[in-house]
Amino acid sequence: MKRNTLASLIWVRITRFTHQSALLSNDFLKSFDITAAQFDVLNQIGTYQPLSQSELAEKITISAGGISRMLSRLERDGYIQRTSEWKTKWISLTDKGEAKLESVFEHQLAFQTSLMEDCLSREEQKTLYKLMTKVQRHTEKELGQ
Amino acid sequence: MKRNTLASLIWVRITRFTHQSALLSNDFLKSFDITAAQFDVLNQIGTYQPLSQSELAEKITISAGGISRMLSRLERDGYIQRTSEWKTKWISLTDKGEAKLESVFEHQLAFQTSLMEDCLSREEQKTLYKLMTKVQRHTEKELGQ
DNA sequence: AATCTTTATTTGACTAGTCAATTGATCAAG
DNA sequence: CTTGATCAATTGACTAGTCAAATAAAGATT
Repeated sequence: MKRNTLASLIWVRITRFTHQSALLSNDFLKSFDITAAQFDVLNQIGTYQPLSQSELAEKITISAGGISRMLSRLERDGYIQRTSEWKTKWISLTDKGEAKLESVFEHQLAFQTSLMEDCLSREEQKTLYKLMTKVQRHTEKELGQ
Repeated sequence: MKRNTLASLIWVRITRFTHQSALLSNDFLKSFDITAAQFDVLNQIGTYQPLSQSELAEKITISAGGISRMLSRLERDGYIQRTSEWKTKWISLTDKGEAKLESVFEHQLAFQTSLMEDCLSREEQKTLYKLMTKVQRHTEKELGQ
């Protein structure tokens, strides 16, 4: 039996990279007392607030249940608030959340950037971006039908 | 403040792809009554058995605790066995595990392959593989030091 | 033989997520 | 009004993983 294809090898590389870079990222963010997943959510809220829970879930491709739990933790830690104004429940950052995002943002950006720049040229990065965009869009489309 | 870099955009694409393709994959594997993570582990064991728990953990870049829990579930479901021969604990597939791997393998391979081939040419796949290998190797190296 | 060190594995307390069933609230008729 | 339909959010029961502390099992040292 054929043990693998080019596609499956790509798959493994991408999966391992995601997992390993998450470990690295979490380790790095530890000093800011926040996790990579939490940062991702705070960042989205910061960019699009105010927004509803389902809009947020959609943006980060997470289930309704998943976002509910994540927001409970962030609310418990005082980073976000859920205000039930009129008929919709809006999510927004608290001052504490805003400050946290502000203080972490540039470091996280620099961290991600250096990890790529350490091993890929500008041209290679452009190519990788183009290819990953293609495949991610395709997967997203598949998922939606 | 600069909101992002090319590297951070790549990051988002890769992360979203991994998450979305895992959803797709799990959905597909549902009919085989197995998850993508379990398949990954069974596949590694099938390829390298017999091997110790820590060797396996190393191969899939998972923590010792993580592999312990995963193997407990796989053992509970009858897919693997842990035999304490002489002084080392060896992991291997049971007949049921072997059969499961055998029956799922080609489908999963075809699934992964088609998702890539649907949107990338052969040349693009080669390029993507080369670039992802570079960045994954780099991340792995970072992680190890 | 008895203790000490090392290395492998497990376990407790979490985060992060899934799916499916339930609960809640708003609106559109009957 | 009340009775459903609809859509949002929560919750229960899981999987999958982390880190750190606790155990286990050998092997080496005194």
